[in-house]
Amino acid sequence: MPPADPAPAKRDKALAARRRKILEAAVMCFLENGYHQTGVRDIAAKAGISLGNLYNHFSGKHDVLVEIATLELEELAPFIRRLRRPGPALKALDRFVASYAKYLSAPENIILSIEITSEAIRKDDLAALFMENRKALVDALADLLSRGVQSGELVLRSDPQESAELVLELIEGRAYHSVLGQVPMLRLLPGLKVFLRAALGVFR
Amino acid sequence: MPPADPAPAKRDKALAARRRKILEAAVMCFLENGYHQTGVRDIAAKAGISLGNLYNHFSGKHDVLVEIATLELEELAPFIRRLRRPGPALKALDRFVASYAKYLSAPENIILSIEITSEAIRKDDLAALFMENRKALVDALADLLSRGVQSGELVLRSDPQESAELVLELIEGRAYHSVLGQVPMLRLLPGLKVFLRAALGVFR
DNA sequence: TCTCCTTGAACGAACGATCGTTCATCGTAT
DNA sequence: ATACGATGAACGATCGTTCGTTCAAGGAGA
Repeated sequence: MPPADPAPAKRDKALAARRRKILEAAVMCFLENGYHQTGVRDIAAKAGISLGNLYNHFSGKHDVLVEIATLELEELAPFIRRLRRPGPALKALDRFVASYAKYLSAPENIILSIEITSEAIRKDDLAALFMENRKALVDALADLLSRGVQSGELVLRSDPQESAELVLELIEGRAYHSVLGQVPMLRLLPGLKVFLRAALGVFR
Repeated sequence: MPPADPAPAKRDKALAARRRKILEAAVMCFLENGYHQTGVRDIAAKAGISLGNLYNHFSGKHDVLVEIATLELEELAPFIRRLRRPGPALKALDRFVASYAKYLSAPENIILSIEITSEAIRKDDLAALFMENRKALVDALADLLSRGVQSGELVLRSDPQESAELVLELIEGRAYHSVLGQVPMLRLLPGLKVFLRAALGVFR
């Protein structure tokens, strides 16, 4: 028989809150100094807990990064949901580009994703996590593009899947450029939109 | 007054060769384990020299990475040269896309550039080096695009500089995808070309 | 109500390994 | 004898992780 009901529920909630606090601290550290330049002690200090206690909540430094990556990738869900909403494809596409670009205009998101990606090169579990979530986004966008083709709103010259990947890589490329080159993403958005419309045959 | 001529010349050559050997060893280490996971001892061991001797050739670990980045970025020079050669813009563009994509199809080049870029986020000298060399490439490509517009070979809907950046980011985005997703770059090239032609108004 | 006992979150000293860097020393050619 | 490239021991710092300990809170029995 499991232990009493009400108390554990409260406990779990407090525990989850503590985990979140640690993760937020870790994110701050990783942003400021990078994953490998951040020590476990730094995370614990920033979270205001002891070194040992951190290991009561996470199995290690790598685990912390994995959890962060999971949270980060979960933020893609709203975009996917909006992409899948019925309606005129072109309008939905425009909205997606604008909102995704806005999301990526926060340097934290870009830097964090660079940090995660570069770690994923040599850590298979991170790579799998990354690819899985990205595939969901690509699929949703590809479906939207297909709808746009069927309705005659746009003209693709290669298959939707590949086009979707290219569109995403374009937006992300601009975001990287925005961070590295210290250019505000807002200034890059108009040119990006025009380029995309041409690539997707919107002017046909 | 500088020291005697003939002997030092030979010496300098041998010295440069040794430097190169160390850099090559460092590249191998960085590729295999990443910059921060590579110790100075690993580099020295791989180069077959002693730990202390490494510091006779480089002022430190960071210096080694800077030199590697310099060498890596110098490999862009041939591309810039070919972009600047006179001739039909469209043909030159096609050739550039194919050759640059082929260059980036070597995973070493991609991984190394990720390693350098992610370090550049927090090291200003690396960032400056990176931006400077990339600007030269962007400028050359932008000029080529301008020529293409003037000759009526292609139709840009935003300014050449921005278009050039977008084109480069597209190619590089595909290359990243090729590495992370374990897809051979050759398979991505046709779709990329088609997408680019549409974006640059080649079919007009 | 008071006491005893269990529980587990929190702690931080300690571990062995490794980090980047320095430098006294040695062998070798001039 | 002199100059100098090469060496690796040594340094202090820091790494990620472990683990014995403390102690406040909650439940059971009086």
